Amino acid sequence: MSTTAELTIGQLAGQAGLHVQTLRYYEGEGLLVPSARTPGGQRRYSAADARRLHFIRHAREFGFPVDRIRELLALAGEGERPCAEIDAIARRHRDEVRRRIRLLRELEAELDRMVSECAGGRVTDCRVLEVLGDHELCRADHGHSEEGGHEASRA
Amino acid sequence: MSTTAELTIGQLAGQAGLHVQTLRYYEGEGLLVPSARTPGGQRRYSAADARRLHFIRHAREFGFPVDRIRELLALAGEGERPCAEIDAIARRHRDEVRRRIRLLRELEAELDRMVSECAGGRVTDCRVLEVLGDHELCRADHGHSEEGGHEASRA
DNA sequence: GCTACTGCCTACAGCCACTGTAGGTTCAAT
DNA sequence: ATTGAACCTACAGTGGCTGTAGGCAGTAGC
Repeated sequence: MSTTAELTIGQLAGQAGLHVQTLRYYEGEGLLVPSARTPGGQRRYSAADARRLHFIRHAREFGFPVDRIRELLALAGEGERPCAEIDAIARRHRDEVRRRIRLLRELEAELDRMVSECAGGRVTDCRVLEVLGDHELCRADHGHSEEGGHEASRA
Repeated sequence: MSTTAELTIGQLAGQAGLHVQTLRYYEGEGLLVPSARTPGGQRRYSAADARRLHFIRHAREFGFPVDRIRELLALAGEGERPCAEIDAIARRHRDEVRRRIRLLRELEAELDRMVSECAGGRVTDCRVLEVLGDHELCRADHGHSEEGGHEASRA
């Protein structure tokens, strides 16, 4: 590929729709090291760097964590090997997304029920507070399924 | 309510299925201040404290952020006022959950398509990498809908 | 060559909701 | 009086950025 490195960090960031700091963060994480620096120390990116960044950005939009993207980039460099590992990463990620959807749907149903049952009276009679205060009023046993109740909030 | 404060932090944490540090964190956040301390400085929680913690835990399981829970607790203390504000918080949260579900479903569809189209050959021909490398191959324009591409990863 | 200005540099703090660690103190039982 | 578990405070780390402070590099006009 071309070894000319002409893009500044600001130009590349603008092109990718990312912040300049994000590119520096990716560099720190080992995802994208600029192919050159000026004598004064400023980063210069080549067209190959730009393609690599677009791959990274797209993978992030797909929700792949940075660690997975690092793996994907490493595997992508070994063109002759079978792509089973890449598929496995993608499949695992899809399954994780499905799991989150499942959890969120249960949550949505509970929230919906809670909201729709509230008659709109005074706070002392509020159905929302009642449900939040008493676990028995829930249909689902959220926070006991899966590994961490923590997941529900992130998801 | 009872003003006897007999539970240690470890006992209450165990009862609620939370870590001791989490209770101290909630205290720092102003959600749950123990109603007493021993002369030696150890926290002691009353039955009212325990009820408050169970409310907090349950609200967290519902995915309410700590700031919202602080509001809910404040509103819950004003029994005579109308519960419209509480309903609004719950409804807003439900809508946010719905939004995340929508985004995740689009994501899942893309991931699924990507995975199912891969023929299982070599890395150079991998459909997964191809899609990640070229935005044009996507059906959805993720990362351009909503405010931040950042959302997709959190969700 | 000088100045002004923008954009770049490093290093570090902050976000959220915890979790984990280090180093020391208190409590209850023996 | 001594042990040992549980407690205390204070701080660092998680992920994926974002924002700030204080200074240097590069370019355009004079």
